[in-house]
Amino acid sequence: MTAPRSRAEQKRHTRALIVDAGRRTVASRGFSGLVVRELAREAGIVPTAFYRHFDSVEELATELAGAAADALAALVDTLVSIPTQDPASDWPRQASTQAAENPQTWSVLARGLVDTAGPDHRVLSAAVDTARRRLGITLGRLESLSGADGAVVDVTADLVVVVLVRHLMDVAAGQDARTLDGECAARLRVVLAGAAAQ
Amino acid sequence: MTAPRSRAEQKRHTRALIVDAGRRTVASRGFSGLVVRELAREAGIVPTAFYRHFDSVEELATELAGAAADALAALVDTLVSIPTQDPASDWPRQASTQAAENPQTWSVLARGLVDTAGPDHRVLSAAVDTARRRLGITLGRLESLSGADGAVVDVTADLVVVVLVRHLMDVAAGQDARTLDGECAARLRVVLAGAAAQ
DNA sequence: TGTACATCAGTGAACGCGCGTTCACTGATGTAC
DNA sequence: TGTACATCAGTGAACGCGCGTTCACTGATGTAC
Repeated sequence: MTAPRSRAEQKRHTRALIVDAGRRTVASRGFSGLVVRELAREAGIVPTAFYRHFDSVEELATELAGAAADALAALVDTLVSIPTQDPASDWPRQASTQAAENPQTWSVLARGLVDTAGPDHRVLSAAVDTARRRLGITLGRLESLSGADGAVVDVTADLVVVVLVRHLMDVAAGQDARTLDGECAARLRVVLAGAAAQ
Repeated sequence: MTAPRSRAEQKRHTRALIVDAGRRTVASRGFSGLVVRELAREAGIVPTAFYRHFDSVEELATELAGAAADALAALVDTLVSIPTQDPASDWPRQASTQAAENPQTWSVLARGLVDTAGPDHRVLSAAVDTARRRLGITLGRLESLSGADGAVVDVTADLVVVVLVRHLMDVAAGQDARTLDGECAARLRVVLAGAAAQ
């Protein structure tokens, strides 16, 4: 049944299983919930084999944080590359579509953002800063914000990122994506109308 | 030097030291960072004496979560009892004043909200729901929102709570309160202007 | 193609450590008379 | 006020457990000739 695999393929596969288990763990219990014996069990290996793939638990944590930062950057890539005059209508669905692909990633992001003492907090908050800046540029180019002050655009970008990150987490939590898209859109509409009115 | 204390007074004092240490711990490392030996050391007692005050670590966690929920309710009490037509100007300073009194409490709130698997998550998310509902009523009475749809007011209340909780955490993190009040006010202004414009 | 050797993902026993919690204790504080 | 007893916050030794990590190993896969 199972196709023969090269040693390298097999190793990559096992490693992916560990990373996957780690993502689920961080999503549900935070970075401090990462436990070698449990990760190993979920990946179908013996605990000590974990160390064939990572030097330590912390190295796995760093990889998970990095992946979450990358996922956010990829989402922003998508959002800014789609031309729109109405982000409130277009962005929520884009976000929930990407969130459905790898749900736990966004909980990892949220965990890392709140855990300010964690070693990976900086990576994630830097990722959010970058997202804010990039979305700010896109928002500043909207017709509706053409007359808006730069400071107002910054505040708007900040609110938009907060609303989007929360949307990603809600979708990751497994509720109906359509309903959540609507709620996210309603929040974005208030924020963008406020920006246009200032 | 130290005044003589009754046994009851002394016990209350020690208990308060434990709770205080617990708040600091949860604020910096989350609920899973609560460690009996460390709490005891900070309270100046031997680890086993912890159990003269709490049946278990989890009981302390529950008390901390309850206190955070109460603190949020008390803040909302303050906000809704001060008549204002311009919450964006008045609320941030009220919030930061209360945040300065017991800073770690708000980090406890944030930790408990994100830790969806924790046993105390429900208490805290219920507290936020209540805050949202109560602030929604107050917002609905503003002149600027007199023509607004009920759904829009709900969305606005939601955004206002998010902005306020974040403000509380930022102040708790120790940055300059005046600056943060300004940023919070700017965010609220965008949100409230958006609500009025819908 | 066949053989001899190298590699290395996964194994299993073991380590030292910090955890939450129990228990019998002590001695200062509180109470009854 | 003085004495005899009760209470109970804090003590110190000890428990069983799960943790991250090490180490020498095995045997299938990969490589050189």
